[in-house]
Amino acid sequence: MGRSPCCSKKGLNRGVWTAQEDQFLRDYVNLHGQGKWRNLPQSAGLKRCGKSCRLRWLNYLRPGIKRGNISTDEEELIIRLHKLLGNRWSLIAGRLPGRTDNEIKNYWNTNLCKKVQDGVMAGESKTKTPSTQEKNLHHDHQKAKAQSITPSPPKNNMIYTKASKCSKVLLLDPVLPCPSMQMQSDNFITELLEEAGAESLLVDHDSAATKEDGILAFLFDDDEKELSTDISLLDFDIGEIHLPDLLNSNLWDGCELN
DNA sequence: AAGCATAACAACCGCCGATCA
DNA sequence: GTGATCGGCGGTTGTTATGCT
Repeated sequence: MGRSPCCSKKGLNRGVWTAQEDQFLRDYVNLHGQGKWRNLPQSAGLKRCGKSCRLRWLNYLRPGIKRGNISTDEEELIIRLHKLLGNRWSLIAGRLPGRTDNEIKNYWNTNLCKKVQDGVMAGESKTKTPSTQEKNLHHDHQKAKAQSITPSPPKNNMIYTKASKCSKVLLLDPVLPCPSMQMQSDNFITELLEEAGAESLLVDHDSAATKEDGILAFLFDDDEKELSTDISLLDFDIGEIHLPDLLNSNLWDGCELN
């Protein structure tokens, strides 16, 4: 029944990594690259589970990792992204260069969760706490996914998407004098795409939020649905978002965050 | 100074989707 | 088409650090 464990736990080290273990892992990955985590410990001479090696590398040893000192800008971004995405830590981390999902998750659980909850308590909201609400939404979404049906749109502004495949994003700009969704012509969309230098940007309607729901609409290269909304188009390199720009954008206007 | 409580963070666990044979 | 494997993710637990009495 069930899957076999990723490795035998017998004879393996557990707990905090030593400097020597870190060095072994670092040396091995630098030499052979990432991947094949299951076989890595044996090859690298580590008495660790492959998963443990992967986690250690991704969260601490990988080049470019930022540790600690989460700035107020980053904090604010985390809160806003959490409001938008829920507990999708990897997605949130993807928007904070150098930060890992584990660190953000921990930071949220120890600091921001309380902060946000206090804010909710202090405010006028009498609805369920975000965590419960988000949990339910996520659960519904997973359930819907399992049943291969399109989930009903979330009641709040959270957006569910497949981030791993997301390469572009649309920012729906309320300020833009765009025609209404009903009035749009295919030509308008085509012109926009051409102006942006895009050849075949396509939108995933399951993942896209409407202008009323929120601001974001994610684009997928391999999706074959046509585009049908009024937009301002931006390239959206997840790894290179400029934090202040993002914070200052009207991306958040649709959120209920104070 | 000792003991306890709490906070912070590192690591583990189990599930799931993607991929491959 | 199917089962096995791998990698990734989010939740949870364990450990260490810090503060308080």
